[in-house]
Amino acid sequence: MSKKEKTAVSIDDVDLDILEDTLSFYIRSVNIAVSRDLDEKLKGLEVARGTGKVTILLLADSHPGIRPSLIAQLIMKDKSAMARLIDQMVDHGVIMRQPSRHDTRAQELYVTARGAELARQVRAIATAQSRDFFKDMPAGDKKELLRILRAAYRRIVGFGHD
Amino acid sequence: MSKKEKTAVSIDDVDLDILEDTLSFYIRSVNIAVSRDLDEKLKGLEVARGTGKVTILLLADSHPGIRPSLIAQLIMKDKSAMARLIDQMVDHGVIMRQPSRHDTRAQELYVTARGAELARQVRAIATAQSRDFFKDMPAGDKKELLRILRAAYRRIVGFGHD
DNA sequence: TATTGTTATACTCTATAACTATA
DNA sequence: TATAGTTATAGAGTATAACAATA
Repeated sequence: MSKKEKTAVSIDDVDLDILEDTLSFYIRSVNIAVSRDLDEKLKGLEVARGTGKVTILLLADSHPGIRPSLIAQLIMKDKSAMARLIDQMVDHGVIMRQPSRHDTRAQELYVTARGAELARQVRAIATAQSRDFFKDMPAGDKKELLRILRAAYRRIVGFGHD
Repeated sequence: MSKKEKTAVSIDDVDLDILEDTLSFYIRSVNIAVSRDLDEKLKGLEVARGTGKVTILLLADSHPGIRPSLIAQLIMKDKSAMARLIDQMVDHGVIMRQPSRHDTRAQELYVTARGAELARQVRAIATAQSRDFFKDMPAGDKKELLRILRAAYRRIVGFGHD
């Protein structure tokens, strides 16, 4: 039975038109679901809501003194978005800014004691969330997906160029 | 050379901590880039900005009379988000609402003449955007990625379950 | 002149809840 | 009582531009 040009009443009567073969559509759709689920799991913590805070926290923890401009590249935010994210996290008492001695324009980021503790919690939550969210995906597919998306991400942010 | 616990100054000195192996992180990151790029390509058109309008338009065009509640499932929005999206598109003159005769609670969506024209443009733009954005990805990976994400999407929205 | 970071604005999305009307 | 859709609100993200200070 053709599904086109028919008034769809059930989800199985629908075809997605060209979106059926459009990678961008699936990335965007899966992102909505995975981000919503992650926010749910992070609810109540200082890094919940929006993209970027988890990365800032973990990188400030594992790379003490890292610069906002470097993290901005990795999370694809501009300076203004970055400044607001850091403001929030400083207000929440999880990271600290310190002017760099080498370049007084620049800052260095450090976690607070609370930030270090939060980083531990967040590592566990983020790891579990990703595992659980994709638990119905065959293991081989999961591995492939990780490999392919990691490579795409690295190309996008200009990682490990030459 | 170890990359950990070192003040990173260049993007190549950074490792992403647990995010390195976290599928959710890559989905979210690639999504930011792909969505920004798509918005850029749709700039000036009535469906630019945010997720969902493209899908609403194409489905209203290819499934005349489709219900908002069905599209809401496919784009994972709740009723209130759906109502606002449709409002915008009605204001822009690209779709129309009509009460259903079978169930007066429900509506049917149709494209206007402008909407049908826009749907043609958007099909071309969305297809090209996805192709161009992922042009540096090996063809085999692209195919795998599409297959894997399509399956994930279908599981998430509860498509084609017996 | 380019870079690091801040601030301000206008627009939009998100989640939530309260509401109407019909099945 | 459940479903279809609307409206309102508070909090947050996005894009843009103008700004200050330093390299």
